[in-house]
Amino acid sequence: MALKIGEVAERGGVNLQTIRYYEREKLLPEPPRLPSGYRMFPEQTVHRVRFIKRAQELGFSLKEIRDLLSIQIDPKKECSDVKRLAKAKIMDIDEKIRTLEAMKRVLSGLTKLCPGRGPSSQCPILESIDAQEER
Amino acid sequence: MALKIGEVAERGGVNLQTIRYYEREKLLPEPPRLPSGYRMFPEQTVHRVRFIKRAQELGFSLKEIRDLLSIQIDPKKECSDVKRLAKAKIMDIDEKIRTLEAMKRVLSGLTKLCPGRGPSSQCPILESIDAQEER
DNA sequence: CTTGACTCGGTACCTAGGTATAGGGTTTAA
DNA sequence: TTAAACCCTATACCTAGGTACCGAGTCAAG
Repeated sequence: MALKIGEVAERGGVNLQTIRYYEREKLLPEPPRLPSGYRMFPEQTVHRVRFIKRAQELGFSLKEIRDLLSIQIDPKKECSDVKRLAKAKIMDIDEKIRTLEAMKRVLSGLTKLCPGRGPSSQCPILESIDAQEER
Repeated sequence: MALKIGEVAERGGVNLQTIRYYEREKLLPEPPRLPSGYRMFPEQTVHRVRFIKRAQELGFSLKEIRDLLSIQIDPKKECSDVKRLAKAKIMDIDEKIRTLEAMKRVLSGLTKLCPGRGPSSQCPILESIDAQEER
């Protein structure tokens, strides 16, 4: 029933060190130990590890994932808590997209100005980055 | 004419330590020194520092900025080299935007499913993150 | 000539999310 | 019973882009 750390790592799809790291970071509870000191994890831990990985793919930091997990575990917590975190994350993502789009607009404008030939000393892209300070 | 490090930092809008860091990282050339060891920078350095900051705002890493600077300085380099880097950066940005939009779609879908009330143990957001592993 | 502001090099520290290595002890299967 | 495979802790290292602190030397104004 109980799994050793190597098996948890393999079935969770992460490095063995990552399991210990997650334990230190309070993302996994401290497991019981054999007299030898070996950690013996419940099978559920594999589940937990994959939850963490999925949430990372959705853009949550480990700190935020700790919050999600505490909501999941605490029966007093409400669905609304989860929804609030998810909505905040969507706003974060929107903000990042807006920033990237602004960067792209500037760069696209510059590449259109650049003839793509001639000496770099007259390249409008470099000139423009240089010239910002004159504004 | 020549500036001490503190003045370069102030006029460049960065921390004094950052100037030394940029020098170590080959983003600024090693300046001449007074007999005492004090760095004496040409005024142009302030220009350079602001160029670096502007390029960072456009999403270039320090490594990429080193490339931009070497193009700018080397008279053999062509405008086309700059344009190529700028276009590659636009593609990087597009890729990041696509990733963020995919994350957003998933999260938006989940928040629509979530009623926003009831126990978190039945929250479809958490269930969905959990359930990914069954696929 | 002294005092305060500046600079020097070297080193340590920071966030975030891990990975690697060293030097030991344990388990398991042949 | 021994050798491979596993596990333990502690510590160091990695990327990226800096920031902070230390003790000592220097420069400029009054």
